[in-house]
Amino acid sequence: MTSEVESSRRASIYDVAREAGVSHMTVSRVLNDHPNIREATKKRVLEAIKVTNYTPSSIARALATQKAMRIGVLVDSPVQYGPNSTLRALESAARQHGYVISSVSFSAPGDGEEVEDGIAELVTQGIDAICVIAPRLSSLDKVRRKAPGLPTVIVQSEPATEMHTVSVDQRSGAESAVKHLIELGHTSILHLAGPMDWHDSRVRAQAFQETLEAAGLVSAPPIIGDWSSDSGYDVGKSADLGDATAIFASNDQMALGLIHGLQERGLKVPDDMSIVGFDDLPDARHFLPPLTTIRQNFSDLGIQVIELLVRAIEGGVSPYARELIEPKLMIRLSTGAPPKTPRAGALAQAGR
Amino acid sequence: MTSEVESSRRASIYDVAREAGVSHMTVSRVLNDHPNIREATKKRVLEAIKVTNYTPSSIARALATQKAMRIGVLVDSPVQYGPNSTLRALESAARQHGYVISSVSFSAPGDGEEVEDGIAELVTQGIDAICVIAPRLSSLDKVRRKAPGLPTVIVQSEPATEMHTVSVDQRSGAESAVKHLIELGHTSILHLAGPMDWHDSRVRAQAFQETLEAAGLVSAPPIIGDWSSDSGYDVGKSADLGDATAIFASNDQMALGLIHGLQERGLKVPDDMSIVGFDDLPDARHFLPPLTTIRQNFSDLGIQVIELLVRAIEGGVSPYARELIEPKLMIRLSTGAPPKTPRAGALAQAGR
DNA sequence: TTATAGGATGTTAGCGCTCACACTATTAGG
DNA sequence: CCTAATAGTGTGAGCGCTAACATCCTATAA
Repeated sequence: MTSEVESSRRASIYDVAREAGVSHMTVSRVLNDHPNIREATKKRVLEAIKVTNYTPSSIARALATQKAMRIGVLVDSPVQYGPNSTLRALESAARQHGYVISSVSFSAPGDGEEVEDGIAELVTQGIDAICVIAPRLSSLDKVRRKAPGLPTVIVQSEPATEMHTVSVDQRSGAESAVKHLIELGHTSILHLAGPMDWHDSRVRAQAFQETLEAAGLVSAPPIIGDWSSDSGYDVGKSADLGDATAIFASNDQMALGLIHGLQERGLKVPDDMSIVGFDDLPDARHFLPPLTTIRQNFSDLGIQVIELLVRAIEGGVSPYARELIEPKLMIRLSTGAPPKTPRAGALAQAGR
Repeated sequence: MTSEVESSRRASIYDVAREAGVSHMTVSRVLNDHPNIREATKKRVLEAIKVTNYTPSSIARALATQKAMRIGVLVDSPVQYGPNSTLRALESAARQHGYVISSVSFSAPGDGEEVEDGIAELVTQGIDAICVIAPRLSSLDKVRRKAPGLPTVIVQSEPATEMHTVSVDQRSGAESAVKHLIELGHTSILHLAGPMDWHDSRVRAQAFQETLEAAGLVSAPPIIGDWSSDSGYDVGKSADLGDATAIFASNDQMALGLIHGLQERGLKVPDDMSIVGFDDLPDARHFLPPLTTIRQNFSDLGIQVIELLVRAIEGGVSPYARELIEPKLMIRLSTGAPPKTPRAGALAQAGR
């Protein structure tokens, strides 16, 4: 057995072939588990692989097969808990199927070209499918226009589209949040929404309104935040809250800031004001008070996306699928019955 | 000008060449900004690129040049704020230099092979350099053994190593946290540490001890948590806290849980107990009370890592570098002067 | 004008792999 | 014992690109 060559170069399939005394093709067959390889030959090749410290080059393989075994993910705001969790889930689900992922992210509000550029970059890298986690409304059309004939799925509860869609059921989540508040006896409920160019934000806001109306309650227009706890804080501290006794915040972070701001104003949660969030951050259960919120199962989401994509890549074109994942209400201490006596001073004094 | 071919295949450099009426090599030269291309020709090629909707294949380019323009990142626990932020920072810094990143992550406690497997997978993908964000002690040796002759940097405040190292100065961070408590007048300070197989955790714990001793105070052995807010909660609720009036938690999440647990025990922060965290999560300023903590600049860290790596890839072997980034103390409301009257009952009654 | 430098382009090979096919051993069937 | 099938292996080409060299232009100088 020739000894390991002390070369800085990575061993190629030919090096292994020489070492094993076979042709490169035999090595390739062993690598790909082809049938019709004599057991003894296989063993010799495996040995040679070990000796040469060989690792197959997926680059060369991708070029030869025209399949990169790579899924491109375009993701907006990956620092946020939701997108980040989805990304992790995608990565691990993809690996199960032998795929790797490449992600391109942009957090900037958007100079308008990020989506196009991102997709172009992914295509350049060489991918077999695209997943877009672009929760902004504006992104969607761009994806549609730019989609380069690759299987594509959008992570978004888009009503109707000519693309695959996977998402957590935002409507149902928001609905159960609001229903929970109604059942506790609240009749004046406010909504702190995310930016209105985010799809999830719109759906939650709409579900909020409809659920309220279905219960015969009036719904004030939502207050608009920007997902950050800072924006929640501002609202909690100084927004005009009318006679509201409960607020449904569109994510946990804003809920956190809200509670903080409310406290500065002299309002206790849940005694004076009930708060429910959305996301169930891992830390939400240790907020003060622990936050009632809606848990989204991102791991399931990732699995569904990858399965859809892999099927589309390998199987061919299925009809456009639309998967919905059911979220779950986590009841904790930030919600309770409305206060008996309507507070008069607290809100007025806070003023503008 | 030939019209755009309605083929499902991606256009290759030859398609562009035919369209422009030049050889493929001329196209390649335009693509790579070679000098000595006539302006008119260049324009024609650019036109053809647009017409054919051509995107270069970095796979083919990688094969031809033997440079993948890809940096592999091996990352432990990417759901945690720190690692995730670092990852984002790396991605964006890499893009500045024309590189993309591939990350392989593992969150499992570790069956022992994740590091080896992860590196092997990255090598297979084809990478020019490796960055390891593996904060566990045990990982390090494995990286060392497995490192396949590629430029490698470890994100970790490792005392001495034969690899490049970039990190936030954990020691200095912990030191300023403890000093802050001492200056406030605390004399009995506890430390809630992270798992002891995490390097950062060890360094912070050690700095805690040394700073205390340097001030002539006694240091109790640290209480060990697992980074989660849950573990902080348990400690806050039922650990034996002696006569401590302040706790330095090794991350913000544990600090959050700690405050929650403390409250259940009937202890107020900062009146009865001062708390300082580590990380400065974006939400930490809205904890109740807003958390005094140590801010780490992950973006700087990412930039430094990539610059080191790119230099190593392109420049050759520089001596092993060791970059340190200075963290910053953020003073908020979770710390204050120690209570005047020593509390007797509160801690005893909490018991186990 | 003609040689000549160098600017502008084309040609060929090869990166590491797989595919399609060709070929050689083996075995089974008549 | 020979043919035919099949198991096992090898050969050549080509995936899309770039490096290196070859060739062709064009301007300038002698």
